[in-house]
Amino acid sequence: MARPNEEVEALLQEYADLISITGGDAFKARAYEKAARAVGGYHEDVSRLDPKALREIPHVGRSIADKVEEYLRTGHVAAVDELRARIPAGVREMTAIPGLGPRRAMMLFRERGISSVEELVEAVTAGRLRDLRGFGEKTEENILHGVAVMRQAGGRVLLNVAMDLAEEVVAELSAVTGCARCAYAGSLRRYRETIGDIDVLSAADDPGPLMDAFVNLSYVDEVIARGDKKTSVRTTKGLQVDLRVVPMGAWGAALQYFTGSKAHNIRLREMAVRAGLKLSEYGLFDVETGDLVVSETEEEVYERLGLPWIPPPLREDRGEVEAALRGELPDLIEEGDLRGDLHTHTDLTDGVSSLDEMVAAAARLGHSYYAVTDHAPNLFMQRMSDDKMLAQREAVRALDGRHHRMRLLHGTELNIDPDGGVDWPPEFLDGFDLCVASVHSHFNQGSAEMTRRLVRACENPHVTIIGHPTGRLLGRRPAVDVDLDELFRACARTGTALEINSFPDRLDLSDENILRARRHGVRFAVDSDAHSVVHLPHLRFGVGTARRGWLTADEVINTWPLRRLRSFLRKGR
DNA sequence: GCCGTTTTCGGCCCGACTGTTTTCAGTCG
Repeated sequence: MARPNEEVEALLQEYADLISITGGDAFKARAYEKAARAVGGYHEDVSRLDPKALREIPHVGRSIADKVEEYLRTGHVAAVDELRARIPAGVREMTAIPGLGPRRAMMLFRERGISSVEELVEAVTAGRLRDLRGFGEKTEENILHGVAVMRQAGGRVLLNVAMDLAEEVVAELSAVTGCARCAYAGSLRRYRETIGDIDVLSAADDPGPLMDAFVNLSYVDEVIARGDKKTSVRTTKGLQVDLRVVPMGAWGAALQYFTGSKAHNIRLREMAVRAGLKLSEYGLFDVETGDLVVSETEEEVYERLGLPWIPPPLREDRGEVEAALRGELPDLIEEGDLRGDLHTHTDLTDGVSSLDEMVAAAARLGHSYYAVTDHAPNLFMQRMSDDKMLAQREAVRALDGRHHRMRLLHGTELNIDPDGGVDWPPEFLDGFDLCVASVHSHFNQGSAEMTRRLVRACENPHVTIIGHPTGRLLGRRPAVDVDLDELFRACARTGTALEINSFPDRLDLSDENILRARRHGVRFAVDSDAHSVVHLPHLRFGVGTARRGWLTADEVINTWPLRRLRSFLRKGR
C-alpha cells in the first residue's frame, strides 16, 4: 500500500484542513501542513522511527510526534477523530473544489446545511445560495465549473498511486506457492496518465491459492466477485483491483489481451480474422481447425500476425499498427537512457530536502549530471534573493563531482510574467548553467495573450526549457489556453526544449501534446520537478509519458552526453 | 504547533487576484 509516510502525510494534512474549516488557529493549521509535507518527503520510513527520531523531521515537534506515534500504534488519532466527528467528510471534500476554501465551505455548511459536493451543486442549481453573503452569480458559475474539472478525473487515480499498489500486489502474489508468473497489465502497463482500476495477471495451474492470497491482502476492503478465473476486490482506499489467473501456456495471449487498449486489440483481432485466425485471451487459434496456433508469449502472438512486438505505451490505435507493418516503429526512449534530471528543487525554496540530500539521492540513481533549479524571486512566497541564489551556486560548485563523479548544473525555475518576461536581468541570468521558465500565475489569460507570452519566453536567449508547458493539474486545474502549434513552432525555431514534467499530477506535456509537438521537430526534457528525494524516481512516469508520445532517446536532451547538452543550453549565445 | 546566530515568547511566505463589495474577505501559488 502507500508508504507509511504518505499515510501520515494524508492524516496530518486532513487535520490541518479540519483546523482551517473549524476556524482554528491559522498558524497551527499551517504548522500541520508543513509537517505533513516534510513527513511525505522524508527519506526514512516513519513507521521505523522512534519518538526521538521522529522529532528530527523538520517541522515535527513534540505534539506532532506524539500524534504520529499514536497513529502508527493504534491506527487512529483521538484529536483528529474528534474534529472529524464535528464536520461531515463532504464539507472537507468541498474545499477540493478550485476557488472554494475552508471558510466558505464552513459557511455553506452552517448557513445552508450543505455537507457534500452533490448537495452543493443542487443548492447552486436551485438558486439557494443567492442571498448568502459573498456568493454572487460568478461564484456560482465558478463552483459548477470547479466541480466539472474535479469530476473529469472521474474516480480515477494518479499513476503513482496505482503503480505503488500494483507493484505491491504483484510482489505478494509472486511469493505464493504455485505462482508461475505475475504482472500488472491494463492501462497501468500502458502508462496512461490516470488509472481507473488495476488489472493483475497471474499464471498458475491451480488458481485457488492465488485467489485466497489475493482476497486476504491486508488492504482489501471488499470482495466484489470471486471465481476461478477472475476475482475483483476493492481496497480500503476505494480502488478496484482485478486478478485473472490463466494457465502458463496462455500467458502471452492473456497479457496481450488484458493490456489493451480495447481499440488496439480490435485492430489485432481484425488482422487475425483476415488471416483465418481468431485471437482471444486464450491464444491465437486457427478458425477452420480450432487448433491453437500460439499463446505463450506476446512476441509470438504479434509475430504470427505479421507484426513486431509493440511496446504497451504505443497500443492505443494511434497508428502503431500501421507503423509496425511498415517496420517504422520508433525506438522508444527507456528510463535507462536518461543521464540526468534538469528541473529539481531544494529546501532553499519550497522543497523539503536539502541540497546535500537531493544531490546524494540523485547520484545514487546513477545520474551523470543533475541540475538544481530553485524558484526565482517573482514567486514571492519563496522569498528568493540574489544573495541566496549566489550562495547556493557556491554550494553547488563545491559539491560538483563529489558524488559518484556526478556533474552538477546550477539553474533556476524562472516565472514567465503575463507579458512573457522573466525574473532577472540578462547579466544575472548569464551566471546560470540553465534556466527553466514556467507559468505560475495569470493562468486565465486568453489564447492570444498566453501564446504571445509563452512564445516570448522561448525567444529569451536564456530560457532553455519551458517547464510544465500547459500548467494543468490532473483533476484540479485545466491546461492554459494556448495555441500549441504556435508554441511548438517557436520552440523548434528558437532551440527551446519543452518539458515533460514527471510529477504524477502534472504529466505535462501530455502524451497527445508530445505527439503533436514532435511533428514540429521540438526537443524535450523529461524532468522530475522533485521537491524531495522521494520525488526523484518519478522520472519513470515522465519516461512512460514520453513513450506514449512516441519519443526516441535522441529527441530528449537529458539523454545526451553533458557536452552536447551544454551546447544546447547555450542556445547559440 | 514549530522554531530560534531570539532561551522562552513572538513570528510564522507574502503579494495578487477575484468577486464581492463600497472597503475587503477569501483563495491561491
